[in-house]
Amino acid sequence: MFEIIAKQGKARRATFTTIHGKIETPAFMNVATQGAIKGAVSAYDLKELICQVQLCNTYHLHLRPGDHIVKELGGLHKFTGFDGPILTDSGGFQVFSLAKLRKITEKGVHFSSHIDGRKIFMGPEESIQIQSNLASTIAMAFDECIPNPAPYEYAKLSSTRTVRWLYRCKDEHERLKSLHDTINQKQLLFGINQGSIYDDIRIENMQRIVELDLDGYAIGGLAVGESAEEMYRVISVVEPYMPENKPRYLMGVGTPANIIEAVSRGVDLFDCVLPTRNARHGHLFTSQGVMNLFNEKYVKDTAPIDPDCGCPTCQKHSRAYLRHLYKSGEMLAARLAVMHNLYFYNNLLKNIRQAIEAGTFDQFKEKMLPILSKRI
RNA sequence: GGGGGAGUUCCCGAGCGGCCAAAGGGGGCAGACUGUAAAUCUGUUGUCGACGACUUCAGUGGUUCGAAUCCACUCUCCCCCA
Repeated sequence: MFEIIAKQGKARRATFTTIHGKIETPAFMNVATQGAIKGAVSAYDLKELICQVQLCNTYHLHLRPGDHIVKELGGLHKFTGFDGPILTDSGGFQVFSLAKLRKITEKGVHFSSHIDGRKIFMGPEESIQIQSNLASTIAMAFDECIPNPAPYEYAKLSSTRTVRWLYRCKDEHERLKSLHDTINQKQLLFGINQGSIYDDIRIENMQRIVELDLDGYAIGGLAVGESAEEMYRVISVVEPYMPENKPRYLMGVGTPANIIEAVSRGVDLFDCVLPTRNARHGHLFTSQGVMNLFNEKYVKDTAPIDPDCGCPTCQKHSRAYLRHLYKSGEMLAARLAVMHNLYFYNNLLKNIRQAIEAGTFDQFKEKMLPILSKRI
């Protein structure tokens, strides 16, 4: 159930109810690919980081520990200790991001395991079966995410195949939900829009997938090499064709500015590795701009990362200490920084929600955009 | 007292007549990162009035068209025998 509470322009403030709890949107989904937030952050910590949703990956968990193991252990919630909503990505992104891709056919994709090189086959049915075993709250359709730039003809071929795969995903999803031993009989399924940067392909694709009346719709294949302006254009082009009363998810995006721009174009859900990966690499997001904690200028800086931040790290530690931890290769550096960045993202979305409710989102956007990308 | 070995740019360490401002690490400085094969990757690291010039390879003095590389002496360190 997706209830819109407030709107400002295209921006929507809603409550998305799942069997694992409500998601207040717009929301950021915290990426835990292998069932763990990288940087030694546990499910226990996520509460403090005002995290609402966790994202895990079908492909990775299928390889290790194996989705049957996770099923036997009671599903991802029990396994990871996170009791809020969990979205599983379908493995479609890995199809294009893994270098050892072997062959894409109508049936699915042949590729090599990045762990031991063994040959893997994954098609729509396999992906949905794995996600059913993982018992996530939301399953994603199995798609092909093509890189940019892509030739028009290939983008068209790929997106129409992804639609055919979506039909099979839906059939398999419904079949599995009806079985007695399925852990999550209320699992939701989202479809994914593709079509590269070609407006006509994007629109046609969206029209086709909306016909399936799924639980939510994602825009995929963006932030894969095209400019931010192209990405915003694609969102705007496709948005009018998305159902009003269903959650909209922009996959893999993005920077704080990207998120604000996308919210203003009608997107509700986001996920991105940027806050976690950048944190591990010393790149911190703050309400004054971005900073690289490796920089010499922080060597004696006693201020917290962000004086206006409510995260556990900022309550206790200085930039100078964090810099020292990075320089010394202490894993605490990553943990403290990841906690900060995730809190920053989750809190940014919270501020966005409040602004939409208050009807001040336009001012919020105008005020924040120039600050967020500034280097401090 | 006798014999042997070594001193290289911030550190370790290659080089052993020209292609050497000097390999490779480390450290330092900076940059990248967008559904995570990423606690990773990339650039840079003698000085300057910089597509060129200048000062460096313990010190001093030689040999040579040309030396971090060869010779002499000096200094310092290490090992072995007394």
